[in-house]
Amino acid sequence: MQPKRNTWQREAVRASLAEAHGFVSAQQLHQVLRDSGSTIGLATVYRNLASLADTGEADSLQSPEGENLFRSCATQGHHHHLICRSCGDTKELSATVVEEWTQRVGAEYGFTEIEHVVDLFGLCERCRAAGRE
Amino acid sequence: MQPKRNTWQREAVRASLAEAHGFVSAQQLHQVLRDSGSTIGLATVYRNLASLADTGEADSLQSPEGENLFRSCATQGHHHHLICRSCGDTKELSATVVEEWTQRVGAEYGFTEIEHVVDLFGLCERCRAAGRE
DNA sequence: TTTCTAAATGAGAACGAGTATCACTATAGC
DNA sequence: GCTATAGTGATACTCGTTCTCATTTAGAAA
Ligand SMILES: [Mn+2]
Ligand SMILES: [Mn+2]
Ligand SMILES: [Zn+2]
Ligand SMILES: [Zn+2]
Repeated sequence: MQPKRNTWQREAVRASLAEAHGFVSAQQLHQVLRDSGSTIGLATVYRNLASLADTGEADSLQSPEGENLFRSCATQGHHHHLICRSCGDTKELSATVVEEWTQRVGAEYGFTEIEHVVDLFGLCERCRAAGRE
Repeated sequence: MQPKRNTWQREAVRASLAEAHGFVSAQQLHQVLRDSGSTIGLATVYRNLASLADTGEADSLQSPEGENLFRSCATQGHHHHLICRSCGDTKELSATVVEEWTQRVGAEYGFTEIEHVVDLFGLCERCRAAGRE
């Protein structure tokens, strides 16, 4: 694939994603950018988030409601998440036991090219203390 | 909740779901029913699938594409799935190690009410042999 | 620096899964 | 059988996401 051009829009998405605390949707990010005076288009936010996810610069996952969420992750490579469903605060997890279990189950049933998405949603200590849900 | 009325539509959804091999979407099921001569409405299929999932008669999950899929499962209670992304063939899994890992991670980070959705998508032996993907 | 061209952009149309509406139907209790 | 009301279905609608296409612009070449 030919290298991506450096547009201020792409850089704005990158920066805004890095500033976000947890996972954010394309629409949320677009709103944040527009509120801060940017004229960036929604389609461009979608395109750049997808592109950043492709290259591994961003992680993406589906919320339980089916929305695509993105995050600029500290950890490189394959990992999982524990996400507060109230405030969005996110912990990055490695899960050797889950990786092994996946391999074992696949082998047992003769399945190959197994894709596993394991993200945990819960309520963080702070949100529980504050009575949020 | 008051008991559900027994309509032929509800029974048709139940039966069609039981006949389906793997996980199916509401739209797929509606098409199958219409193709076999039924006049059932799409909204009714959605309603009954949601209702069957509520009572635990059916399992539901999100496909990687974000579509809601349903299946009439043999196993009662909480379990997981290994699904062929080509033919939809599904194995039901119990995953003690994953349950324990979830609990452990939650406790470690002080998260509560942790919800975990662990379904594996892969390519079954038969589909691999047939060169499908 | 100027020129050139394909990649990128953005406004808005289109798409698709799912939900809401509401007049009508039919189940189940009497 | 009568009746109250849960259920149905055609259709309008919502909303996240993708497509279209005219316009802009990054970046390489001259
Ligand atoms: Mn993993
Ligand atoms: Mn489990
Ligand atoms: Zn929280
Ligand atoms: Zn298969």
